[in-house]
Amino acid sequence: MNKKAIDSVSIKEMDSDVVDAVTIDCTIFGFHEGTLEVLLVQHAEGISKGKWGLPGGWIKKNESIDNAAYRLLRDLTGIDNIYLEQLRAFGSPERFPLSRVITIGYYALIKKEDYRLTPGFTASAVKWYKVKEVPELIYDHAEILETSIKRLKRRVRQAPVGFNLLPEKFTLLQLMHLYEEILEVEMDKPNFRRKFLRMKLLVPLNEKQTDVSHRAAQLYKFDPKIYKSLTERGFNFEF
Amino acid sequence: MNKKAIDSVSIKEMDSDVVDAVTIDCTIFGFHEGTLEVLLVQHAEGISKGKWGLPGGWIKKNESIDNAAYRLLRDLTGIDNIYLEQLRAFGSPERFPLSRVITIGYYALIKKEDYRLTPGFTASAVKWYKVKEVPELIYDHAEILETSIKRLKRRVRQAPVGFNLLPEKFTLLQLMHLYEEILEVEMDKPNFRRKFLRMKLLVPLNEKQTDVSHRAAQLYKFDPKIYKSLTERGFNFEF
DNA sequence: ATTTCTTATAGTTTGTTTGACTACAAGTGT
DNA sequence: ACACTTGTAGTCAAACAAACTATAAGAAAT
Repeated sequence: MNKKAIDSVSIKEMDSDVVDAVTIDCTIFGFHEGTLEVLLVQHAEGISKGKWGLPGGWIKKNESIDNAAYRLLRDLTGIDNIYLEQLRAFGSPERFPLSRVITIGYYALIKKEDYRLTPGFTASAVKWYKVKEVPELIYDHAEILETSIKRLKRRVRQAPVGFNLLPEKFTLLQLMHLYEEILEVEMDKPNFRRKFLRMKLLVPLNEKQTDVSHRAAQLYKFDPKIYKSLTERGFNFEF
Repeated sequence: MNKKAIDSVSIKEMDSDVVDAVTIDCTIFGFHEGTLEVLLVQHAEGISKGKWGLPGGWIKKNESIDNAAYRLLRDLTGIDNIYLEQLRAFGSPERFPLSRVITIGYYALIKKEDYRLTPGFTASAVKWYKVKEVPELIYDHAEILETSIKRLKRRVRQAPVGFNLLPEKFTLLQLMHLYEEILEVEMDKPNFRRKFLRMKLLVPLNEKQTDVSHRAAQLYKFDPKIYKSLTERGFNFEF
């Protein structure tokens, strides 16, 4: 084991509150009016001033990387209890221009209507962008975003994580549109309905849509127990 | 952005050859006589002297983390051109007793018979263990191994990565046993054969098994082109 | 050299799932 | 009352899966 390296770690940590060389960057997905969106921040200071990027920050000495991600999200959006999953580490030597910094990518799914966003201290602006209309991003954030999208596409077919993007009550068609948008495919209504209902994940409510100018659709919520067991055992959705 | 942190990164890197606080640990899988095995090293020095762990090491300043993983594997096993994939970062604050070290987990698949192993400079011994018989591991390596196994189980159903564990030429039954071992299930020979052949991934060779005391089975290799396209598009094997 | 054993490979059967449709129901708005 | 829109149910042929049976090809035993 490399003694020199270990020693320099110890020294470094004595005069710093953060683990220097490792950051977190997080892709936050939302779903609004049939389109998938991501949350970007405009940096207020530093070499990337004015540019857009994924929200992120440094990992503190005494927190796990997962907790660091939760903390960063809480500071940014004001809420806990978010669906959050680590993507992987990104570590090209050139990815950050000033020095060698490895970043750990995360992606989160949130029910958009639940939260009001407040720009954090390090960001001058926070804004939702449609996934297909994101501007140029700093560093390697385009790659991280790309990886997040791929992961979401994969994940959504293995576990019903899509629910984390929808409001509590939703119609089958909304759910189908979510899948269509994420997977970039077109689906057949009757078939989707049949398949999804068969797996008993949805609980029909005693409610219907309101304020629509056509026949109101049944509202559903998902059954947390079945959701949990399906998520754990790694289900397989084919659409 | 945290100025203090960036400054301390720059300073640190001037007097050190490695990115201090980040290591790599790699689960190397092999397949031998129907059982899945992992390669462990016994540490020769340091606080974990004598104990078994996953092979790993520090990331150098000018290499990407993927390249660091390839380098470590090359040093240990003497070969490039290995199937290697990042798992994720592990970063509990207590995972490493001396200081805060984040590690990035990888897992690799190798064709066992292709390589002779040589213990590297930091390890006193290198040994294959059956996955079900691994001894107690240092730090959080048990968790990393656990994650690797889960990932392998998942991955093997989405892409034909299993081939990386088999010799060039193999029989359908060997292939089936590989799946049975990894997924911990029993399968039906005729059904497995039919399913696998249907996807046109296997090329029958003009050869049969030799040295077996029963009817010799057809040998196959896999078609690299179809393998590639299947791996990229994320196929879905259900067995 | 015939039988027996083991494993390879081919086929059958039954029930389920899919994909592409059609048809009808329930509301709105004119 | 009518058209229009979206929701929901049902049909049908083709593909597929799971469980099985049957046969083929050798090697070893008698």
